[in-house]
Amino acid sequence: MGYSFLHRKERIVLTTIDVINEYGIKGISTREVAKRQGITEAAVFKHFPKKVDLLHAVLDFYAQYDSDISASSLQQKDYLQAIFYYVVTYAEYYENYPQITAITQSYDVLACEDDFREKIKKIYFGRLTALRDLAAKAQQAGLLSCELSAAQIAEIILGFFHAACLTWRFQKYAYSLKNYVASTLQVLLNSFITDRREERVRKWQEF
Amino acid sequence: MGYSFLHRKERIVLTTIDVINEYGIKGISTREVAKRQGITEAAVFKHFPKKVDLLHAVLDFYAQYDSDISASSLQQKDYLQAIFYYVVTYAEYYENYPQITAITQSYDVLACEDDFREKIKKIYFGRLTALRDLAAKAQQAGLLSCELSAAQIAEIILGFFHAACLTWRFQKYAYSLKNYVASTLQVLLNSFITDRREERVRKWQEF
Amino acid sequence: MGYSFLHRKERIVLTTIDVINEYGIKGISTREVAKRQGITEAAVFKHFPKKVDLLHAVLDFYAQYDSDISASSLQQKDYLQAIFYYVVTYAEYYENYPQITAITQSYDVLACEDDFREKIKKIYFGRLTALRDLAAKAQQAGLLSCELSAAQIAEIILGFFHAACLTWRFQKYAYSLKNYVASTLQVLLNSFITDRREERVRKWQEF
Amino acid sequence: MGYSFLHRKERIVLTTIDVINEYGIKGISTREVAKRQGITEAAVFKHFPKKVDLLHAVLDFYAQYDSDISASSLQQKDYLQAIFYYVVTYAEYYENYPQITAITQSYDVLACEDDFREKIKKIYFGRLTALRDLAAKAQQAGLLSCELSAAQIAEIILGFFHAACLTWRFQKYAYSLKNYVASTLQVLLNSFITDRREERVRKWQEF
DNA sequence: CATGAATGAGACTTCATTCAT
DNA sequence: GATGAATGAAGTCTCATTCAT
Repeated sequence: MGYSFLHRKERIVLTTIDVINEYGIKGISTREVAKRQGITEAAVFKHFPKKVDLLHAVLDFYAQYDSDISASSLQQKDYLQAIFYYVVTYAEYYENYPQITAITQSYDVLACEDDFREKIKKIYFGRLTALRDLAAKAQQAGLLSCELSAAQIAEIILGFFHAACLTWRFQKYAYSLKNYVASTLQVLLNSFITDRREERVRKWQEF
Repeated sequence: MGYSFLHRKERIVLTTIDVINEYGIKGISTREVAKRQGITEAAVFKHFPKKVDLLHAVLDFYAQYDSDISASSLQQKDYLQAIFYYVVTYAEYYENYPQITAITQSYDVLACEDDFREKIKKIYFGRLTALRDLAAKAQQAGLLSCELSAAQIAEIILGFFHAACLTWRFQKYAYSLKNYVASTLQVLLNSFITDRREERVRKWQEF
Repeated sequence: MGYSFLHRKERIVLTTIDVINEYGIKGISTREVAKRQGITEAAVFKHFPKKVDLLHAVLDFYAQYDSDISASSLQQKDYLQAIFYYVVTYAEYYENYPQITAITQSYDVLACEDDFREKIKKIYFGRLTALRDLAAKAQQAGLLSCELSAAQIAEIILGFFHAACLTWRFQKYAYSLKNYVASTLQVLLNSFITDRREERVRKWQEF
Repeated sequence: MGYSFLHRKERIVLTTIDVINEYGIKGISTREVAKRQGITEAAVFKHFPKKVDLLHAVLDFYAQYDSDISASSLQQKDYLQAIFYYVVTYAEYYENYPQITAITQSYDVLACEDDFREKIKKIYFGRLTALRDLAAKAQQAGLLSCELSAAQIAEIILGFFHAACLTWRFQKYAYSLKNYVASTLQVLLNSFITDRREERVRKWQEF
């Protein structure tokens, strides 16, 4: 994991995520990051004058595709498919970069620090809202039952995804996160479908 | 929050949870705990010779009712009601002691440390398994659809609950966690019910 | 200069003054202070949680006798004698503790830091004002000419005293500061006397 | 304060003085100087291979007119006027370049460093000696009383001037340093005049 | 039980300086 | 002349922990 093909600044960010993954948020030290990069701490500080800046870069990196994924979702066949796409895209990304799920599990801990609270909340509620909007549109299109509010549906789905990531982490990435999330989500969404007859004919498109 | 009616040792544990709630796991310091208790750091070490011991006490405290709640669930009217009872009991407990939800959000961070990994996993998988067992029995009783495995149902429900806690935290406990979780869970479980006709007649019992 | 008869906290202050005297304000480091005291830096920080606190303690120590000296001056035979007493008392004190003159020469440098600006100005203007008040009273009593304002007289006297200290420092305390200041001040004050005839009969009292 | 009309090397010196004025001697850092000049730290080192060199340049700049002013003084009408001219010339210069008074207040701090001690002492005693020589000649010419030695007179005058600068700095240059120094000095010198009758007829020439 | 004084390790950060380009 | 990337030393400060009293 030298990430040697990248620029130092980006390499430092990735290394930091590795450290978070291994030692947790409280385990990040400029010393450790520097050591893993084979440079001095002072060199790290040339790129990120304060440790806080480094953490912000990590969070920006973490959320860098959020709006893209949100936008792409809308180009799916229908809003049900969009929800599916939205979640499974993250699952696929995380499967290829398991370390980053450490961030997903650290929202609250990060939010304890003034410096990150707003950014974390923005990411969390941003994703929740994106899902909620998709759910709301699916409801308007008569695809999803209205017994649960769109916000509740979003929270159930995102909550499940986070739990799935945590279980996956605890089990050392021993199976395919994407497959697990995709297959669970299909049935879950089917349970929320308005007309149970549609359920039987629906074709879930992998991508 | 002086917790003055308790013994020092227990007070220290509660104070530590307060600190975790405010500053996060990495914010716990013997100094801060001592300061809040109005004693010296050295005094804290009389009760907990190592910081690790204190953290273990916090985790034991956090999970102290787990088996009781699990047991009580089985005394509910049916297994569907048992699942409902299981989750809402935690919601009610947390609503009365919001700080403790900080622990719920720190599983992964805690699990990064060798000292706590096993205990954390035991708590997490313990709760997941308890829920899964209830779900399995509900399926065997024909109350829950078998489209999702019991483990998946458990993960969806626990995931939702954790997400609900996180949102609640971010929104500064502005509403009733218990009510929100209870009402969402009713509809969610209804969606998983085998026979839709039963859904209409089911009476959810608050407690 | 172990100052071993004093309490640690006070010893640290005195050691800090020694360091300022040798290396200048910018040369004070907690490391150096700790080393000279034969303790660890952490121990220094137990007594002074921030370096700034240590510096404040140094300034408080520096100015600790200011109001006493000011008060004692007023008990002299007359206001001319009071001015004389005021300045020579400092000269005597400094002669016995030459290191402390390093502070006198660092007003401006210290005042560059937000943390000390107000305290430094208070000390400087406090002494200037004390002298001015004495001069004003001497003028009212007809002892000093009014050609110069009391403020100007104060600035001339204090300026001379500071310059005398600086010269004395540069010359490695090779002579008696007190004697030099006292004898110069006598003639200087005589020059400001209203009636030149009085000059010849005035008896300056050493103390 | 871009000083853009000057050569880089000189600009760096002036910028350094600005920094000293704002942050004090210990606040000078190659980083800060470079930043203010809009160049990199490395670029500063092209001009001044060591920080010490930069400081020497600052001191040379500070004292650059010393011999000129000393020489010009001798061309005044008489030695009393020469003393007056000597001091007021500095006052005028400083009034037009207030930042430079920061150096005047940092003699002792600078002298703590081996690298500058000799240069600082040379400047300080150079000015003191220049004044003393003028005073001695004024005494020889019967213009100044001999009650104070020439050296004492010099120290009183220079001390007053330094104090005047410090007060002026503390009061944010709110008034004319030159006027204040000039008017005070006139009366002060009058006090030292041999024959009080001359005092009344003396005409002080501003320039 | 509790305190006060101390410690060693390590955290973040700044600084002067170097060097290849 | 200038830059960008790096460095080693030092500085302030925090932390868990110890121990005599």
